Amino acid sequence: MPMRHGDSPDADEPIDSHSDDGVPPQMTMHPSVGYSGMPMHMYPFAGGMIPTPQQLRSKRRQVKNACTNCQKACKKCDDARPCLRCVKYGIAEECIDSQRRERKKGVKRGPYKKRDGKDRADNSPDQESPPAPQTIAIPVATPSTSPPIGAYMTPAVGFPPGFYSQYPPHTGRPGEVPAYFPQFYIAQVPPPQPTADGETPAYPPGFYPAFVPYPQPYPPYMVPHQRPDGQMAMAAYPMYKAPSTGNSSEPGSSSKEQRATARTAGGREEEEEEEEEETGDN
DNA sequence: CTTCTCGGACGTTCAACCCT
DNA sequence: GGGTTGAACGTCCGAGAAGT
Repeated sequence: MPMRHGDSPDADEPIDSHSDDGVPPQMTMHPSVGYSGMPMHMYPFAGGMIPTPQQLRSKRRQVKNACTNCQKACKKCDDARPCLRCVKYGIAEECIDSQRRERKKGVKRGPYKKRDGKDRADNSPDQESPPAPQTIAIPVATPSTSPPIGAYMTPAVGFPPGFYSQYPPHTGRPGEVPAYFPQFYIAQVPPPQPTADGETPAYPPGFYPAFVPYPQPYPPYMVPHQRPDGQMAMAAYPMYKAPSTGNSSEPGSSSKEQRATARTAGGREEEEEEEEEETGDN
């Protein structure tokens, strides 16, 4: 069935997803950290790692199961329930996993193309295989205190100006190469330094005080954010407004959100019924 | 200018097929 | 039995249309 394109609310900015069923989080940005405007799977590249145009387009990552709203809108979902998008539109209560239909069985397949298995062994795999993510082999032992470098970790070769500036540069000791880990999980943020007048603690330039390592007891789209004045504010995802506590308005009470809710509330049920019918005859 | 719609590219899954 | 292949199915990017 070609997926019906739907009537869900929209207007999205890119959002991250921590999908992946136990797969170590790849180099995706946590939404609690400022979004750079790049797709979730793209990062600035460290110096010396300027990618070829081909490498620039890294793999798109998908959630395993989009919610029904995102699915109908053909928009990016995430693994959280409610997902960011539903939260944003105030339809969190309608954020449910879509049902995957069962795959057809007994589909006959033509003869396989000859897999030149042995021939392929002759070809230098470097030429055949797609360019691997550029990973620089570092001839320096990883410090024993560091987490093991997994396949998803790419050692960096120095930071170009403006990139990764919120993370401590390597110490510069002779022979030391900064190990690079998924930045949002293991970046070490130095403690705030008291200023000269001893008052407001100041973070080093570029450091963001809201860093919270996983796991954290907040929905993935919020992190506690300590403001310079010492108060805790919710560093919310840009479009998401935390429900105002004072007013009676619930999340999703904005006119736009209400519109969205109303729109999705109607029409969708009948669509779902249709879908169920379709799945039924498999 | 913002928001919505949706075509289609791209990613994921998994049964059929192939190889050892 | 285990690895490989490739089609089915799913996600969601991004351009253009529609709305405000």
